Amino acid sequence: MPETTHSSVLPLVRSAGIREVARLSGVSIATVSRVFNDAASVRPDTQQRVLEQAAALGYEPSSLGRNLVRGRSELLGLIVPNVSFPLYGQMIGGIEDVLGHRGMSMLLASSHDDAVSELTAAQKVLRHAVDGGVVINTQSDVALPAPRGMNWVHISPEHSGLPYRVELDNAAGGRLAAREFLRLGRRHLAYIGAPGRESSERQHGFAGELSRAGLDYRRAQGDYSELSGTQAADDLLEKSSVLDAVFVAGDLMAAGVLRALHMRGLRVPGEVAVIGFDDAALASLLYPRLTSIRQPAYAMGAAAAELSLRLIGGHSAESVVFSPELVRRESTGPP
Amino acid sequence: MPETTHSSVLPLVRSAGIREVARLSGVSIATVSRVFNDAASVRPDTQQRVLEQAAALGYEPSSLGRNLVRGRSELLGLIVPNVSFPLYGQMIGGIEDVLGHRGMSMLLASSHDDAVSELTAAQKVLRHAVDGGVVINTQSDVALPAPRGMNWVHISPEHSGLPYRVELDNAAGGRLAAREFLRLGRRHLAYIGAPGRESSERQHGFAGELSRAGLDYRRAQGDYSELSGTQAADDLLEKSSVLDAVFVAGDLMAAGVLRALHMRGLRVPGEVAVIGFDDAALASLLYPRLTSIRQPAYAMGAAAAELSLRLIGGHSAESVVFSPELVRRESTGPP
DNA sequence: TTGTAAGCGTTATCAC
DNA sequence: GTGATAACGCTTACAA
Repeated sequence: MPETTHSSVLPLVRSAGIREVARLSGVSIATVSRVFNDAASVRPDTQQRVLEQAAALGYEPSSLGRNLVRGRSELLGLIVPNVSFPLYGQMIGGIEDVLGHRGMSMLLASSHDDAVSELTAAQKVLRHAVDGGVVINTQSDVALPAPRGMNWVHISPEHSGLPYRVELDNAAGGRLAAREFLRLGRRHLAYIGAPGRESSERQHGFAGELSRAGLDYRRAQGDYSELSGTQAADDLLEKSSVLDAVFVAGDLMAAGVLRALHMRGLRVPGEVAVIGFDDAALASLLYPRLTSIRQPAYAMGAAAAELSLRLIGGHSAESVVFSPELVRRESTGPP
Repeated sequence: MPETTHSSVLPLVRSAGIREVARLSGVSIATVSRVFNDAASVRPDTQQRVLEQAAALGYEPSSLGRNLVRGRSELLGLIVPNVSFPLYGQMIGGIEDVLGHRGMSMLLASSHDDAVSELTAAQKVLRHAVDGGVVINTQSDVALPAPRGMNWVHISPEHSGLPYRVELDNAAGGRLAAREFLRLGRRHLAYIGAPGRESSERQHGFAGELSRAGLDYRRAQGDYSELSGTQAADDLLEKSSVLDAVFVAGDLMAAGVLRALHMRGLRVPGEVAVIGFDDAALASLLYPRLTSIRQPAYAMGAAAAELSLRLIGGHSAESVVFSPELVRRESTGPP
């Protein structure tokens, strides 16, 4: 029995197309198309016949053809620094849920916290003619390329020249932390920051609230890593004999701070209270459980998706600012 | 001055196409196409002229048109239970890096740990005519739909009827844990498991190695959550007066176990040694840092992508099994 | 080396 | 209510 020629090239098995369905159900391809789009304008029995044939052949309209003629892809490009960072995962979840309701899908690419690969990622998703795009924590200081009519929505701290943004009120987060420490009667405070605008805004809010209460605070700097948190805390503890509260710009660094305190035998929150930032899943797993400033990542992702959908629909859209929230846990209160 | 008519319908601004580039550089569209595909067959100066025009117009070949004629989409569908789970994030990272080198992109959809939404997710990515697909931890016990010539690759524990799999040797992980405890001279052991095949395989390996040493072990059951880890450990500690080592089926549960031990004033690893599973980022942040059985998530993702690419290329491909690795940290050894 | 022209799978605009 | 047919943006024989 004759074998199919086995070329070295991909066999390219195309599944049944609109033509075949049309031929087998004795109608024109236009009618088949109507059945799948504007069913109302087709006589019920014709419709039924077509639907049966389609089912028999396992036919589904190809979005390739459809999108080509419509000039849309029903795709949203998504650029994330790093997929394995849980906070970004939550944002992606929010985006996906919003898109799902409108039948759109997500094209994902990573920027690896680097401006060059961010650009590469953008070009990659652009090639697929995405209708819109969301970029989380952009690395580049110039606008990403975009064909006319397509827009990028940014989930990033404020950045000049980015028209559509979803961001967190970082200064408000700093104020929340300061107020909590004051409420607890702590007077010997410190802030452990990191490079970048987000950290400086958090610090700004923190400082503002403290100065209103006539208090100063000590400063140290890390890089958001656990180790840098430990080192920053050690620095602080060597220099200042009294310290009863530390506000840390990220939960991961806060984990390092807790470790440093533990190593020195300082009780948390008894002797030192600690507040982190982000409220990542990690926060509630540390010992003691970490009080943190919650960043509503899921909601921010959802808002970015809504914003993008409005733009795709040709509507106007405005940037949106989210407010953080204090989540009290053991590291500031009685366990 | 006349305003553009502002209809309620999407304006549909198409960006420059191959025709425009061809016209402006005084060649046929075929030549433009060749420049972007098979550059060698075009005279250098013609090529240069086209390239310049293309750059000026910001032209990039649309994959819609290209894929339509080629019958491929350069898209890989990816179905993940939950994007915010870091281990899955690592797998996605591995997949993306492999795809990136071959110019393919990832279409992401979530299954929310649920068979129905997994099917929905599959249909969603299938509509975009993906060339291949990867499913992480499938929920359904029937095969996902696939057009002829398209295949799903699974990153899942063994599951009957799934031809292309990437999986971890879970039993080997259990053996590693058992051997480590034996090496440390621990004799009063326990296993805290969870529902599902993965946990039972881990337990099987653990038990096998222990029985060779003539040892028995206690058992408790959780559900991979932190709280269930605490409860399981409490159960164990109430019933057995002596316990000097606990192997836990997941790092999150292990965090709960550490908490339970701490609450009872039991020193880790002094009185009780603990080994977790997965080696999630969390493991090295707990106090004490958790020894864990590492699951090479990134490599597993990369392998799944390679496998899928082979299938897309029409080649044969085989399932692959990865070996876990013991990562020693404070919870089993001296700090 | 380049151009012409036939498709790829659809939708949408006309007629009928 | 239905059928021709012209796009959509591109690749690829085949001719020149």
